[in-house]
Amino acid sequence: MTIESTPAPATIEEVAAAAGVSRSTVSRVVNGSTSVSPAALDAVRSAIERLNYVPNRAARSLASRQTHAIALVVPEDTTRFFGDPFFAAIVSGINARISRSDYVLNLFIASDDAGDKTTSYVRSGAVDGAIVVSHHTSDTFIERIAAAVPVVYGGRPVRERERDHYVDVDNLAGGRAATQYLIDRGHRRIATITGPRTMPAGVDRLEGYHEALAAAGLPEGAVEDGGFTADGGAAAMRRILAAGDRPDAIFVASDLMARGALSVLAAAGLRVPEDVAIIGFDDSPVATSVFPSLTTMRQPSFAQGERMADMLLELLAGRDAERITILETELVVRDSA
Amino acid sequence: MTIESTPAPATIEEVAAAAGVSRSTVSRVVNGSTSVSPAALDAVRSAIERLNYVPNRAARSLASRQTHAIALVVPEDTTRFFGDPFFAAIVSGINARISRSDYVLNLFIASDDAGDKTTSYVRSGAVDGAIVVSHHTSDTFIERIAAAVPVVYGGRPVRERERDHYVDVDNLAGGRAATQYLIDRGHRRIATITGPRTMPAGVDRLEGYHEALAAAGLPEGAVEDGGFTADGGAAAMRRILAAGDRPDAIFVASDLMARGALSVLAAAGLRVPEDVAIIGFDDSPVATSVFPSLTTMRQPSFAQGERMADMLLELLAGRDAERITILETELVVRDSA
DNA sequence: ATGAAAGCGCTAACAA
DNA sequence: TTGTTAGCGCTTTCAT
Repeated sequence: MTIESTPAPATIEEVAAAAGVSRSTVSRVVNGSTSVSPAALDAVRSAIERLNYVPNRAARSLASRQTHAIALVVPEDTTRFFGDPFFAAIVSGINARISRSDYVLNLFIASDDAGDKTTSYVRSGAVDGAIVVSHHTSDTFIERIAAAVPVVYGGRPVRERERDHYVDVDNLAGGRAATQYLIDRGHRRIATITGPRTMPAGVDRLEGYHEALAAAGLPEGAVEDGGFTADGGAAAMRRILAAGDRPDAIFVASDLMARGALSVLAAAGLRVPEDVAIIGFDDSPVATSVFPSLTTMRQPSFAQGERMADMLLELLAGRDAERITILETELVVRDSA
Repeated sequence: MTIESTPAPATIEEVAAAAGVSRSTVSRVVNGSTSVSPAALDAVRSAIERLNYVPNRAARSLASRQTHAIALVVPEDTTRFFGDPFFAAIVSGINARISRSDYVLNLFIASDDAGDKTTSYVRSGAVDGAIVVSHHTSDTFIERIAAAVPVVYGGRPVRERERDHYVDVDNLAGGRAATQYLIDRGHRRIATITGPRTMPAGVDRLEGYHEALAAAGLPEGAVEDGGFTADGGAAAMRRILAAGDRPDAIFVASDLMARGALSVLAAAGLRVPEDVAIIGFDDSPVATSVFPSLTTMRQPSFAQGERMADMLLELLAGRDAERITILETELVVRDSA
């Protein structure tokens, strides 16, 4: 069979006729204008009910130049998107906030199409604004999106401009605190497994590591990029072990990478934390699902998502919005360090 | 600051003027009509390039009564959506297929808003069709969606109708094969942890379990609902142990539930597979991330997603589409049974 | 191969 | 408070 034919949906014209009023009055009722008489209000409402009327979105947005839709742009592939609990948390936060509004969310897992479809979608006026969740130096299409609609970034933008809005976690302080904790526990040969240097979160956490070490007058340890994935973390761990001169502690810039590192350590017969102490970053569900459970820096990803949505909603309402929000991290001590 | 003002995007009218042709000709070029002279084609193309023109989606869809958008409806909460690798696989498949088309995907994690926003979005003509990924007896809003646009279901619909299109896995045969494997290995007291009975996948796998047992002349074992979550699986496992009369094998209808069951078994000091053999369902990444690794029924979720998207695209193209596709499962033997 | 003209269903001044 | 009147930017007959 082919497409089933459903009766054409009622139009505003039909509702107006049924209610014995003009299109404008129906429009007013639909859009919640106050200047409608109780009688008209009733008539229109019942006509809407009776005809099962739903305003046509295209027509509405063509006339009003608003779509009441927001693009959620994730410049990652689906594997990373679904594989990293960080996205689950932040998207849940965004979704929770948007659900309470009358906006809808259009998700773009955008690395798959190199961003082109996403860009023209946004530029075609299909959304009123965009939230960009994770982005890399190479994601230049983001700039064309930002030129078309208001954007709120998750994390400090790659090339920050004066008017960028974003919600970030204090990655610098987080990296510093994590490293400091290891120092305080008496460790002296401290390595780090970093996120990609093309991402601000990767850069900032590494910078925090450097600062803590410098402040304590300690030498820099091995620095390996784990790409924010479990496999990358495992590979980085292997490189560190292969280099000899084993560290006695490692600051791993995400829990997922820490999981990878942990498995390599276990395979190498090294005990955590006795031989090598590990501290992660995120406090995502993986932190408690590995053995030993991870000491880690908690970051409030759900709240970050909510705040991002909040910020964009403010912007779209034409209200002044705080341009930057920085959320704090918090040390969570468990068994790995 | 408030919304930044970007120059109003170029309209078809402006492109037409710049190219020295009529709106119609520009429209023809944009929509790939053949009846355009090479000269006009060139002029229009360069004007489009020059003016950075992107057609307005609302206007286009209002005039053409097509949106080139597809709703992906997931009647689950975000926790389950991100927590179950099954969704990762099926959504990846859908996304992969849609990416290759000129449609875009609008994701609705719909249990959060009770489906009302989703329903009116769909009924407002915002999408041409919908893919419904996981649905329960209680999700009645799906029917209103199906009344408005063509729908392809993932899994047999709750209330199947003559004209429903869907892509399912052969859950009946899968449940049967899993149970049969346990029987073949010499197990005689076989319990099962099921998915929700409100979901066809839950019902069908249980039915397969019953059939295999009956065919072998074996009595039915404990049957507990694990709700397709890890926690639910753990709770179900606890109930089975608490009931006494320990089974020697369990067919667990999803890998995630098996993970929960495994942790309870470990805590109870029971060895897998020596004391209790476990077979899962899915062959998702969790199957190899637990100890012992899971013997399980592999289901081709990515392919299922691709096929669903394919089917809907066929329908939207007005072509005849196969109404039902059933994909086979496959036994994967590892360490847990 | 091309253009003119008529809408698609709605919102938003403006008048009344 | 209500209705009238113009569009919003595009597609799509229908002529030519």
